[in-house]
Amino acid sequence: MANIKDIAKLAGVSVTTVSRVINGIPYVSDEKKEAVLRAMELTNYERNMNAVHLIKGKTNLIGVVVPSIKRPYFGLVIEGIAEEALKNNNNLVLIQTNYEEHRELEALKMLKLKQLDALIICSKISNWEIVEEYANYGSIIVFEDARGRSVSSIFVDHYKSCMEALTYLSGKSHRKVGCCLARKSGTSSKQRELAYRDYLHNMGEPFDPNYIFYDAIHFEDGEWIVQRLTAMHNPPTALLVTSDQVAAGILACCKEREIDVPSRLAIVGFDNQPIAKILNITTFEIPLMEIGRELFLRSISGGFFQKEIPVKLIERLTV
Amino acid sequence: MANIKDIAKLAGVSVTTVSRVINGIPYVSDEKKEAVLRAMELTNYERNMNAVHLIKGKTNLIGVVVPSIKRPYFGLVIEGIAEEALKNNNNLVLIQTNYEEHRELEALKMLKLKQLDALIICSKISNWEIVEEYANYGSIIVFEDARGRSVSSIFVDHYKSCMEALTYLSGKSHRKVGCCLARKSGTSSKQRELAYRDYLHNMGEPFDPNYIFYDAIHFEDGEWIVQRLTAMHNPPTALLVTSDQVAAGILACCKEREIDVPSRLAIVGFDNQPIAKILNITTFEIPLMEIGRELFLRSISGGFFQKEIPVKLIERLTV
DNA sequence: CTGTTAGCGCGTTCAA
DNA sequence: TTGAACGCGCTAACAG
Repeated sequence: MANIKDIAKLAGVSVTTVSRVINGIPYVSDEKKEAVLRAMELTNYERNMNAVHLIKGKTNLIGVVVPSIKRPYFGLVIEGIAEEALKNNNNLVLIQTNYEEHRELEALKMLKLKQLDALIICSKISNWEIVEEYANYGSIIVFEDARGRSVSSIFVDHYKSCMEALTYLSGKSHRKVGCCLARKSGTSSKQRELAYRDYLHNMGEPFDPNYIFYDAIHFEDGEWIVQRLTAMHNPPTALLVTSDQVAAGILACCKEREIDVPSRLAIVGFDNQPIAKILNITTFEIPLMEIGRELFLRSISGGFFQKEIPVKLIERLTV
Repeated sequence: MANIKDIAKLAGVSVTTVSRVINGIPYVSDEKKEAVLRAMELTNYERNMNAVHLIKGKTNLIGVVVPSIKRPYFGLVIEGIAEEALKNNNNLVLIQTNYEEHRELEALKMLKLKQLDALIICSKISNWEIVEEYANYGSIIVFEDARGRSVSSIFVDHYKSCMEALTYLSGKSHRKVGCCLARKSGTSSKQRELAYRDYLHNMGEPFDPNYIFYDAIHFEDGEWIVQRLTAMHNPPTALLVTSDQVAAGILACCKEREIDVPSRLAIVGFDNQPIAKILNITTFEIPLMEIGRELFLRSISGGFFQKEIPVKLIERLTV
């Protein structure tokens, strides 16, 4: 593969001149420009971007840390990020963590190693202190409530939205409300569980550990949830489900078992994913793609930034 | 940020020695090693990977070209790729094409520009000739039938599997069979449509353009399909659906409208995705994650390789 | 307008 | 065991 020097020689000019025409810098005579262009054509020349990255100190690569690509929730966020990345001539390097901390650490390190210009963390695992430290080496933005920390973030207040959902359900005179959460240790889940408990407390209702379903993440988790539900002597009349995917799975299983929704079981989902629309699931909209877009934009612009995204109730037929 | 020179000075050794300890090359006295390690610790040193990439001529970055990350079909393939990439110390650069050719071209170019060590194309758009040309600049592997071309590929024979599905349906005495396909111009869809037409021809059945549904890609596409189905005076009694997502969407809509499956409408899906299991959809298994794993492995090992992946009928309750 | 020169940060002969 | 020196391919002063 020809390099810039070869082109220079072939065109009878200096490497600087070649560099100039490559980068579209003016002040090059038309003849020399022509000559360079011809030489490039002839040798099928392409720049070695690694050299450019080295000298420029940046790669136009943005790291995206997600637990799993399979989940439509993150898929939508990534979609938004990708859209904006394309417009801005950036590429994404995908880092799947499967919720293993060391993988997130590796991503952080890539930022420090200058392989990445910025890092978007869609679901943080490691401690805030660590993230804060690495933020010194490059731009980091987190899709998670980072209020009180020196890390940029775009987030939804899961405590607040959960409380809103619960209040909505109680407005529909549900007293026995269950709750499906994702991984127990997640920040969002913790916020949500706190809201759930506080709500129960406020209402003077007892907390029943059987009413809470952890690790409800995928569509197929609907199955064991409904199974557990039917095995209960005193099941909840409504379920707050923190993912439309799971809500859809639950709904599908209820149909299968002829458990009427909402009369016997009301369901409220989260995210307003396409599946929620088609299945007419009442849900709270989280504009995932838009969030993705903004995550990207803020990640490259750098600077400290925090913003809460409000959620919006979408009333449909499952409550 | 400290560089290798700084470390050398600080530790009172040469850069070569520093490089040796960084890369674990033997023949370094313990004292010097200690000194270097201490200096590295002190300055919080990390290599600049861009320099390493430049000198080594590789980046440990593999490009993954997919139309859309949202689709669980590709999500599963990527999942497999990511799993193996992690084991092999490679990272993935995600390139979403949205079926726009110029984006695929850009990915191809990145390979040539040495930003990428290899390219995995999950759904090709551009001409084979172009891909074949770029294969000179780096390792390329395609998840698509490339028999007769000089490009590596792992693929399923969609003609064959489609024919198998159709035969299965006719074995269940279905004569009026419809067919849901993805984008009309895709290679897979073309193969499938060909199988569909050939089958009809073999059976002496007429071809009814209304029996074929294009652009059936997502769960939510089930809706308009069922709508169109119910509007027909002479609807098919069975549907061959080339994606479990769509099959699930159709099934959900049928439940909603109380169209009994399989008595009034039989459905056979493709992929054996988790959703098919939970909804008890009869389908043809395509081991997407395994395919992803092998795609990755072959992409980095280089060399010409082609392999057909067989599909397997999973009988459940929708036929 | 154009070319010379000095790096970017690192790996790697080669000679000591 | 060690280090000097060269080069990966490119950009960016600086001088003309």
